[in-house]
Amino acid sequence: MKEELIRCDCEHCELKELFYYNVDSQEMEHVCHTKVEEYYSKGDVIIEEGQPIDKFTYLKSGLVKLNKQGEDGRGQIIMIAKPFDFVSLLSVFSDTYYNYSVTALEDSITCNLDLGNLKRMIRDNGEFAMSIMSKMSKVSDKIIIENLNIRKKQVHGRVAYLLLFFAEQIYMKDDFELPVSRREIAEFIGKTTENVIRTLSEFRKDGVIKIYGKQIEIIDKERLRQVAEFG
Amino acid sequence: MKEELIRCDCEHCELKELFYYNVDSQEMEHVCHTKVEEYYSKGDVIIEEGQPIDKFTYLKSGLVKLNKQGEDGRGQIIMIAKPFDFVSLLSVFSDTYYNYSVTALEDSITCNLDLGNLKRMIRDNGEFAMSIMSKMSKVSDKIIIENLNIRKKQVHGRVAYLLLFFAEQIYMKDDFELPVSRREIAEFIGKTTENVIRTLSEFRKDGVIKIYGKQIEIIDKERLRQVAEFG
DNA sequence: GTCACAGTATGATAAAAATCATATTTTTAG
DNA sequence: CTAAAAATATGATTTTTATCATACTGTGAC
Repeated sequence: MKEELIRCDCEHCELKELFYYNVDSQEMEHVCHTKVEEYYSKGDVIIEEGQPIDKFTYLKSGLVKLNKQGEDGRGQIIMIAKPFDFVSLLSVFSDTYYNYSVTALEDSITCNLDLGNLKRMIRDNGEFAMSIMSKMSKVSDKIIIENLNIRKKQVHGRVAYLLLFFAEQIYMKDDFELPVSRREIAEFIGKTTENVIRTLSEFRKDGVIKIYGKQIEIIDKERLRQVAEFG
Repeated sequence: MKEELIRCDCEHCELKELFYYNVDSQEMEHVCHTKVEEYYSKGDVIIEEGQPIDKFTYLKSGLVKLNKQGEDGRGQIIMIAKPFDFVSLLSVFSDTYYNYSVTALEDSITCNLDLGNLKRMIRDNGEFAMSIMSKMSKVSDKIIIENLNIRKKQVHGRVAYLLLFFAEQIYMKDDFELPVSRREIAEFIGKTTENVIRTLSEFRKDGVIKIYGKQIEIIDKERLRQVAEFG
């Protein structure tokens, strides 16, 4: 376990690549020796809204949601992030406190770098800065554009969109277990829980999907795509 | 005119400050000599969606909207930006083409830097990179958070919010001329034009505001604030 | 086991918003 | 200046969504 912690041997670490092309080996070595991996179970809070930002967090494996809790108990989900998406990018370089939380939707492992050190590296290395910046820009752009797209649709379209998202972007198959509750779907698409449940039931009645609790099977993908596009 | 172009004498240029603290005077001189100011009239398209990104644009004066045109003729407004907000931050460092347009809502002046040169400066100067990055992060964060906030409200709340935005953030007075059409308000808050018009009429009937065409006078600000908060 | 509780589900109803229609005013193009 | 187009305005109607009520199921705490 300890051994694993002091090396950078994760196979598909985008972060490692980003470092590799821009940072000298001594620096790299240092990062790999000081990085801390953390293990979370489904449901665990990884980052809590309002807490001070003191590290740079990268999702190594699992699935997380970025969410914001309203005073009235109603939460909002900003995005669902899979590995190879940086998760702590939004406020990291501009704020002192997180203005949203990160919660594990599945068992997850994060890789944490010391933020002070990372900032120093950015200051010392413009090439590296440029790479990080580009990545940051992509992530926030994606959130903004996705948000605009979803805003145009109504419930049916939004739910269909999310089902396709899980099938095509997360699990890469048409048969999967929903990592979120109906309520969380509602919080993500900005509609009520009842309407999400109703919509799923309608999809089932229309033969577009099959439902066994959290297990979803997409039957008529073309149809679902149409609803996601125009509904 | 030409003289003005080759100096950096704009009084409140946030960009200049950002450079000043991070970049040597020779570099600064170069930027000031190569920057190009452009003048736009209300309604002019400053940046067009789909066009290649080849410069870094900063809003010197005026007011602009960031918008995306849908195929169905229905547009969406992402944000309304005032001077001292960078306008071309979103895709600049990650994309080759703009994925949204920028349009002048009032007569505006932009200050344009050569993007290649700016990127070189970032690569050469980590401290400067860090500053730009922080600014970027703030802007996209603001868009995302604002979007989440607005999503919770219904038409009344959203329109009230926007009226207060103009009064408190843009014109700093309770009596102002709307720089946008009812339709544009609708495109910003994600509701239909008719509903925006109806809502404004209701505010008028309730004595919350006075309307003379595009001229708006806020009568009962407290009430408006309440609607913006809870409506 | 069983009790409480959260999640899922469905119906009924109310509220909100979109759509359609139509009229008037304002702006724009030529 | 004038015709056409766009913006504003309002009413009627339909559709969509939220809210309220109620029931059932599965899960975890004890």
